[in-house]
Amino acid sequence: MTTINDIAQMANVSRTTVSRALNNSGYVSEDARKRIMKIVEETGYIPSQSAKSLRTKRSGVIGIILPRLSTETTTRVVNGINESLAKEGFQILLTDTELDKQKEIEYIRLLKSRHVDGIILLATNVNDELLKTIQEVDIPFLSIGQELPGVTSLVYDDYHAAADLTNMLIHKGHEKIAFIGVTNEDPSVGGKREQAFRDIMKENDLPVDENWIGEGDFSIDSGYEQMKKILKNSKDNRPTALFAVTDRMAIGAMEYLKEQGYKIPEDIAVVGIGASMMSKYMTPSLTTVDYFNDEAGRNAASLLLRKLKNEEIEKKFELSYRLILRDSV
Amino acid sequence: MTTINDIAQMANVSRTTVSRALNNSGYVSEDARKRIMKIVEETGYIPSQSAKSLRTKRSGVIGIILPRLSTETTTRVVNGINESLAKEGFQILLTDTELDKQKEIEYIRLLKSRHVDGIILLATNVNDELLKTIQEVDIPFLSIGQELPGVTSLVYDDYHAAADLTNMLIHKGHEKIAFIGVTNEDPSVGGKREQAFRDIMKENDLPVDENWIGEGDFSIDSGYEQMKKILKNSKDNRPTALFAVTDRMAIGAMEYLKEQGYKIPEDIAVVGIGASMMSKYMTPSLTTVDYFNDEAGRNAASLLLRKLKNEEIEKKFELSYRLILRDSV
DNA sequence: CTGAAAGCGCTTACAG
DNA sequence: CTGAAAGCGCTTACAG
Repeated sequence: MTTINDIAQMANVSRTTVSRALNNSGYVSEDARKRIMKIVEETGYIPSQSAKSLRTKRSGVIGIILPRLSTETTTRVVNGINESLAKEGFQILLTDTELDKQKEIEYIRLLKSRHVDGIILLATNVNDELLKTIQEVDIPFLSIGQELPGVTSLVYDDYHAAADLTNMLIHKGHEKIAFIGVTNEDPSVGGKREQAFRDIMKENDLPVDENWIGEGDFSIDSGYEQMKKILKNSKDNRPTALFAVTDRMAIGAMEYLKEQGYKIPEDIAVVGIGASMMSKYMTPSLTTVDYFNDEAGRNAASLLLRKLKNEEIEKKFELSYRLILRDSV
Repeated sequence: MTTINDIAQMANVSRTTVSRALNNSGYVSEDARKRIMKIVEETGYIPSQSAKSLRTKRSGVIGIILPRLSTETTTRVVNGINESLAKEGFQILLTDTELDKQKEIEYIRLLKSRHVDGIILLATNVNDELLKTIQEVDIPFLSIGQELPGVTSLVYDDYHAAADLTNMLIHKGHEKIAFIGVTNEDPSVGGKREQAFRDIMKENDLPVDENWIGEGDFSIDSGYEQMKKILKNSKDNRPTALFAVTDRMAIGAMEYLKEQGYKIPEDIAVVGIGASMMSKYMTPSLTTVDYFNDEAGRNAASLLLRKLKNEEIEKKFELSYRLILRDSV
């Protein structure tokens, strides 16, 4: 492999000078610079990042830890992150926890060993070991979608998004609203969205029948199963609307409702959250909330880059959202 | 930062011994090993990968170059790759060309500078500069979805998949079939799928009206626009079926057809390729071809890992596919 | 079973 | 404007 020493020798200069020419740091005579560049060109020399980052302690790589690559939300966030990062010459090192909490922690440490300049975590839960590990590794860190105490966090406004959806259903005249959530270990999706739903129902003096509350696991299938369970449990007193905390679960629920011959929205209205592609093209199109994940990703990346430059930034950023009213209500 | 020297000092051994203990290489007395491990544990020591890979020339990172992160096909492939790779302790370094051919080449060189152990390319085109760069960098390389001369390639069976779809439409009685393809610069999606369509039409003595041929750009919108154009061009002699080479373009086309009040499949049957989530949940559900992208990704990764171990492997692998018949035909 | 030494390919004060 | 030298944190023959 060609190294900086080879180039130096061929150009009749020291490797110091080659380094300076390559990095535009310090003085290099026009003459030397030209000779060096010509040889770099000819040989196709590519400097070793390992050597560079061993020396400079910077790698130009940002680590990402995500719960599942295969959901649209995640993809859009990663896409946004990558857009911002690529512009500044950074690359992404990707790790996927497959929803395993322990792996979140492992990967933080692994990313440190790989000398990433910063880490962006798409967290699905908050626990002490996680927080402790983040402190320990002492790397510029950013959490997206979940508020982590002491960590710069970019969060969606889950509470108000869910509150708006609930209010909207109530204003449309619904009083019997079913709900499909996820585990409370996920404070954002599991906690806040359910809390908002319950708060708004209470504010409007509407009862929440626990038989109409389901807990899924983000998957389409679980939406299907929970809808089935809810209808089974409710006998003749059926809900007239369903609030599923993710589009995928809403879609699963709609699948079941259609199979059973229910009309959407006439018999049961359905809403989700996420603004997935599918929500737009299915029939009936799904009412949902757009979290602008791409933009969230872009913001996350540029915030992290600002941290790398030691700029002072706030600890918490709340993102905006937009209700998309469609045919399912 | 704690380094191997700190550990060595604290454990009263040389760093040679620490290295051996950490990597399970060579002899280390039980006593020394225990002392070392205890201190590693206590300090939370994490070895520097940059130093390691500078020394060993291996990084445990595989570079991926993809055309667009935001499509389902790509995501599924990456997901499959990651599954296989993570099991073996490798991580992914991600680069996204945003369909820019020049960036494909830049990223190959960039990944080399980052000392990746191998590269997987999801190519969208084949050109000489690309092939030349691949030769130059001399890194274990694998192409997926596109056959690159001289490069280990994992390809979908585009020709037969497209042929099967066309035959199926013909057997259903369709004689006037419209087609939405993409640029020929993409030999697999643009070239082979169209070639198969034309070959099968010819075999069956069916005319291909050039007014019924559209060229999109993979996007949903372009499917919509091309369908519009095709119908506009065909006046009263309308096609009775549409073959779009991707699900997304098929979905765009269906959008337009629905808007114009055409019934699918009664007025026009529609087929796509890709087996996207959406194809399953939209109404009518879309007939398509499943390329098993996850599995393709898994295969790609394990083939590459075998190459890293210097195993001899063939140059070309053809993947299987499956026709999914749904309500759109 | 253990350690001293060399070296991987860079950058960066320092001196000139 | 240029170069010699030190050093980043590891691994690996080599010698004992």
